[in-house]
Amino acid sequence: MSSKTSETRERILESAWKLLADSQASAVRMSDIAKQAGISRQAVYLHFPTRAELLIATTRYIDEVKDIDARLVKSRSASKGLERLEAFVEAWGNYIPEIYGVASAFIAMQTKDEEAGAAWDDRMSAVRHGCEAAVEALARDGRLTLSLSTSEATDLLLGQLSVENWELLRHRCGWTQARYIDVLQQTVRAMLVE
Amino acid sequence: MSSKTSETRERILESAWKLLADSQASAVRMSDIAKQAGISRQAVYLHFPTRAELLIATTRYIDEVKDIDARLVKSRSASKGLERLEAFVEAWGNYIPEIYGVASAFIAMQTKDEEAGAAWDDRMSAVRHGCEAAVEALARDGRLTLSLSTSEATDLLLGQLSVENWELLRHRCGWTQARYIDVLQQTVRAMLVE
DNA sequence: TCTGTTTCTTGACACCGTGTCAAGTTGACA
DNA sequence: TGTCAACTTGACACGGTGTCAAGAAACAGA
Repeated sequence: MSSKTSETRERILESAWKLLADSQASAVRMSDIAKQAGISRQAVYLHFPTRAELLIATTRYIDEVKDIDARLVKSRSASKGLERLEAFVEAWGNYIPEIYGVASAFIAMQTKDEEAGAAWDDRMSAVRHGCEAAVEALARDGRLTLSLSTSEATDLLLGQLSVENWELLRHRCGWTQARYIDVLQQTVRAMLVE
Repeated sequence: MSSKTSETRERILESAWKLLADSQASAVRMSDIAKQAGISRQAVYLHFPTRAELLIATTRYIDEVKDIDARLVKSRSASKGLERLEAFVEAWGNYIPEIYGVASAFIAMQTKDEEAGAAWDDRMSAVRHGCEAAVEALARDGRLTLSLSTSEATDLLLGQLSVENWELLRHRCGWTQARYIDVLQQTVRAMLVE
């Protein structure tokens, strides 16, 4: 089944991932990725028509390798709303560091590149669905704060779990990852529950 | 007293402001600003050495015209911590729409341009001081959530009041400005108080 | 009115990064 | 041996920022 991942294509994806992960800047150029992969810049274009599509493919690749779905199983199988919420915060919150490099590249491109913007929106809407499911489970248990609609609660949760907020707390404010998860669980609970 | 604002310089700032406000994209080029101001692109460079410095000057100009300081007076004069917190959320939350255009230009530049990044950080640290003051007032009243240090509470508040969060709720999720303020006051209170 | 200074214009150019194009190389497979 | 696909090399267009040099226009002061 499409083991035609072509080996070079994979090397490109690995290179993009690595460079985005540790230089973490949007300062990763096509030529940097090519150099890292040990091929010419043009060869990259033989596999990916644009920088945006390469980034998109990179996220998909990371999702596959890091198995995002498996991480969300616990959250989906929780019976009570509150458990579900906390499991979701933990799962997604611990996934952000994995994708942060490519995520920040997307965020930087968003304004310039139509296609990148759409791809990122798409991704965020997947996260939103996770938020929504948790909020609805909470509402079913009758534990959602009365002053918020489920849609509003979902929006708030999404904002709380945004990559931007993670970056603020972890990088700019120097929080540890463990503390980030702890505090976010507590915060989100205070915001949405009861 | 430097009434040498040179009239042209002011026209440039007005033009930048206007374009950033309504096209709101980072797609505002130096040539667009020049055209809007009715002068040549090079004339802009006679007043502002780089795009980054023009943006910086534009925020300062907006702050002056919209009188950010006056808006924060109510917050600063509140005697109780909770009042202060709510006044601050209202004041800053209602200021964001004024600066959103230039703010998003900064956020987009941040990654590419060193100088712009520093300027934006500087600005955010001013907001952080406001957050900190509110949190400390709360702590003085003994109403700050026990599980958070004042520094952590400040960080959380800053994230909640970020331009990115405002954009998410108002633009991507379609909230009204009034609802944004209401919900944020309530949310922040749930997060930090007691 | 002449002169000098400052401000602005015009048009050229360098630089950087993305994406395109064309011609040539290499290696595998038949 | 020939052919096809993957890759290389080197050139170029484009868009945006920032620089440079030469000249035009406005506005002083004497």
